[in-house]
Amino acid sequence: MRRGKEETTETIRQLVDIARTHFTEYGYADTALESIVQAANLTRGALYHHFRNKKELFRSVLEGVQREVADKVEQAASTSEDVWQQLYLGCRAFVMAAVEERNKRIMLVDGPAILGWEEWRAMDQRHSMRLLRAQLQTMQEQGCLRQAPLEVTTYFISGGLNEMALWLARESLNEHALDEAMNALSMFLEGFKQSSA
Amino acid sequence: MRRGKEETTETIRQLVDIARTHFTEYGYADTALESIVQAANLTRGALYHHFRNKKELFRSVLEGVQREVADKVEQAASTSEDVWQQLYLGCRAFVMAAVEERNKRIMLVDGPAILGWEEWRAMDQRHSMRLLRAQLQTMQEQGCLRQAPLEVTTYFISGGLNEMALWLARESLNEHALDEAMNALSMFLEGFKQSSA
DNA sequence: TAACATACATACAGTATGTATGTAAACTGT
DNA sequence: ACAGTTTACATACATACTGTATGTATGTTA
Repeated sequence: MRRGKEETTETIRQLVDIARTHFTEYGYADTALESIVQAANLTRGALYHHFRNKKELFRSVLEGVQREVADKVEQAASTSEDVWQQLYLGCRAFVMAAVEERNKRIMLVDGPAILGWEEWRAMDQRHSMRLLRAQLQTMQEQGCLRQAPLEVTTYFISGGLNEMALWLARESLNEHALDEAMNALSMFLEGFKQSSA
Repeated sequence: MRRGKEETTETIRQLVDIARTHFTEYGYADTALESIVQAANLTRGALYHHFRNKKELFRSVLEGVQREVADKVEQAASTSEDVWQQLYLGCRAFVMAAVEERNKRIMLVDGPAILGWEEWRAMDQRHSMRLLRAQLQTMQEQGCLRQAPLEVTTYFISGGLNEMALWLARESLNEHALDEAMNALSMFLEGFKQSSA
């Protein structure tokens, strides 16, 4: 019955993976743990051996999602030397990742409600938001960003991007929407520029 | 047993009212309908007579919250003649209302997760967001707002304000935070100004 | 006042989470 | 290498909550 050490981590990976697809498709509340373990040819006993409860399983899933998204953001930003380009490219990458079906709901809709906003934000801090904050700080230190309080600014932009992504996800029928959104995005960021540089 | 017509609407009002406090305190998921009806000296039978299910009860609660918040926004904005002041005052009123314990979680955290983002947004459209959008449109038509696509802009600002409110709610220990947030807010809005007016 | 609708209560069914316990396989030290 | 321990699961059960079906008394109306 018991699998080797590698097979064990594989079991966990599989559970998280399947959970992610179910949470994506049905949402957290309407996903029965039973349906997850069935898809993995296991029983709930196995799941409860590896995770304390449903919430912790969700936490694991969300961690994975956040890591993926943050990776994309970081990678996108790193393709430029210009701080403004970096900011724009990072935001753009974030929105494009957040729009994806397998990230959107878990990360932006269910996340805060299940974990509570504080914990959700704390996790976000460790991933994408950390990058945004760091970038804004750098820019502020270089004097090319309006001297707004760093904290609030980060939250405002982050929240704005989140909603923008959700809107875009719904609107994404028309190919035009992405351009429009990115267009607007660069305009917003312009607004943060320090005129007397 | 059956109460007169007035007493009936009073029953409903009471249920929604109590539900709101419970949803506020424990969140949607951790609120048992039983505890609500107990507080109202009723049984779940009564509740299910007036509401199709738990979700619909929540919908009713949220409607009330949204109405209240939108009222405050509208009222605050109407105290000025200047469109920029109107926008600022409206946003400020929204943030201050959203921060309140009895609005915050229901409106900003649980709302999207329970009803789904689309339905939540649709409801928001009928309340606060409608005002924001209308205001932005007016300003755009007057040529004092950057010519960004109206839709995305509205979503971006709205999302930004939401997160700002949630951040502020957590930070509200220090009296300084509100000033800081409002300070930042007016700076953001500055960013949307049309320079070549 | 008889017929009906409404406002509730009661009882029950279904389903989900979580917990306690059992068991076989893999690892551990000697 | 093998006895003991731990690990990875399965099974069985307790608990809790939503939702539904049904019963009943009271108000309303023809």
